[in-house]
Amino acid sequence: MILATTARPTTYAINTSTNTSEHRRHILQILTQCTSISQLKQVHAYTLRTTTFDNTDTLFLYSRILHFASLHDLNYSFQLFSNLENTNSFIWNTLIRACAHSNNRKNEAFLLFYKMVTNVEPDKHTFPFVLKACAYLFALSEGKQAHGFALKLGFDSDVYINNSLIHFYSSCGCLKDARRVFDKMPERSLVSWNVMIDALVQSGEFESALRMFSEMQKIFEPDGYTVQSVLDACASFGALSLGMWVHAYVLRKYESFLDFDLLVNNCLLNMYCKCGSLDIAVQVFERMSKRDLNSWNAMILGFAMHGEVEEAFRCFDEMVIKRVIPDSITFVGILSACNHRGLVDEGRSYFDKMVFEYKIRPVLEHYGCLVDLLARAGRIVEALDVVSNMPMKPDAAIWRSLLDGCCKKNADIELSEEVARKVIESEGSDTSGVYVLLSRVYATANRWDEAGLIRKLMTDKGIKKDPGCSSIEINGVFHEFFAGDTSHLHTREIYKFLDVIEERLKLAGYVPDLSQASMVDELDNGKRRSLKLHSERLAIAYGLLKLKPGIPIRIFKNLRICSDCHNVTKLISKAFDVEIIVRDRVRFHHFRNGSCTCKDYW
DNA sequence: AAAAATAATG
Repeated sequence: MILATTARPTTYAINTSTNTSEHRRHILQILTQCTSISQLKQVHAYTLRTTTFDNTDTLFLYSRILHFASLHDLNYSFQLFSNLENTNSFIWNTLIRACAHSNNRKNEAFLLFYKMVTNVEPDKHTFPFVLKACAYLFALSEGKQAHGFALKLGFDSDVYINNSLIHFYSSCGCLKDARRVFDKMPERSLVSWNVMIDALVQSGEFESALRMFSEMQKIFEPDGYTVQSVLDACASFGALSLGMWVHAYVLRKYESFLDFDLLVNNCLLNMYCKCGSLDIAVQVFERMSKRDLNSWNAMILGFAMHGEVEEAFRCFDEMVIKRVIPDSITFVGILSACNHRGLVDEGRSYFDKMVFEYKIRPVLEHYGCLVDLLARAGRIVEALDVVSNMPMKPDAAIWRSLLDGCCKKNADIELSEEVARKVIESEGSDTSGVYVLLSRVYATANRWDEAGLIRKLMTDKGIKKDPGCSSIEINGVFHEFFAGDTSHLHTREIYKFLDVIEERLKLAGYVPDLSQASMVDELDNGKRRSLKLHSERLAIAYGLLKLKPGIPIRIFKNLRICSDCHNVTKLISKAFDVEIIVRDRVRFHHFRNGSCTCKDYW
């Protein structure tokens, strides 16, 4: 009984049916000591017995009970709510907040809001809760209605509401509306800036995000969350030098980031991994005074994406020894490590370990790794077997992995066609890659008629291949190149240098490998020429021209590197005695002295 | 009483 746990149990007996503020304060005091729903129910019963509904203060009391109840049992909150004799906005807000913060009843937040407006007038606290739920549910029209309502009530300049609006619009993919809200705000908090920067980062507008970051610094000192968003942008964009600048900034102002130590370190770790500086990432990791699961996961994923498979495994063992329990993401990292080295047996055994030892239910990502692992190792039948037995619908990426596996030599054409049909049938998928792959299947088998047919199909359907694009950072400036690009300021120099490279490579015995040239846009123009003009070649040539000897060339590419470019890059690294680090769509390649860390398996 | 807030297969 709750009374037994309080300091002065007798007080209650005397205090029965008093409506004094002291009595209410007392109940609030007991409430804060509640740890279970049964204790809470006792307080609730006691409150019902000893207080009468008379004013806002009583409602406040009930809202606290309601709030505490929602932490354990939202049904109970609803029940409590339905028994209230009258309500005010406070009570409604509490319930809406409870729904918005719940993990399974978020959709009711907006329904409650609907009901609320017919009973009482929402106040400025109502909207952040409603918008949070809308943001989570991508409920664009509902959120817009709430926005309209807020304007009608004259909350145009409320910082909290506007911040929520920015977040809501950006989560729903309406970056422009988010930006409009931000621009119109008469007053902005550090957080407003953080929300807007993060919105830009989440929408892939890295350059704008970074521009806004420098703008912000004229007004506010960045905090841990700013740094998080900015490092995230650096990681995605490959902006190593800015990332290092942020690192230096954090070290210089370390007192302001003391509370964010772990978060910032994890973000730095991730940033260095994704910007190709695995060695610095390892240093950050090793010097961390505190690590959490995320740190281990980021490190394992980092090793995996750099093809340091043994290190990834070692890291996994170490975390297990340190009694950090791996989660679903840890295994995504480990499986992708297996994937990058074609370690089918290890992959299978880690998958089983995950399911049986750690009782983690595999999700689409795990199946994606496994299918890709098998398909790339040429074990298409096994891969298909996994696909037909997995408990969820395969996504387009999984079908594409299968198809990709079919592109290997000795491809089974019938099987490939079957797979291709499935991909194209699977609605909503992005099909351009499928056509490219299928045409490659035919090309591999020298069935040029079909290959041509696919090509015609693509033209008819207006399907365009994603253009390959590579970027390189030189003195803090990013240079972007598309295949065959002639728009760069130093185009003439670059093309001249490409010839120099070619001459040198010929001396080293280079013969072009045309097998992966996609005929879709290259057959007519002569494959050889277009291979030479793949975007990464232009970027590498520019790097060789502009960077000082001894500085590694870092290239970011949006697609996977083709086998000919891979070969050429290896040769360049030897012929020009330079380290070249390429981040392609799926992983890093470190080229050094004529070989690559992917060991030619990618 | 209030907003956002790591990392994830290809």
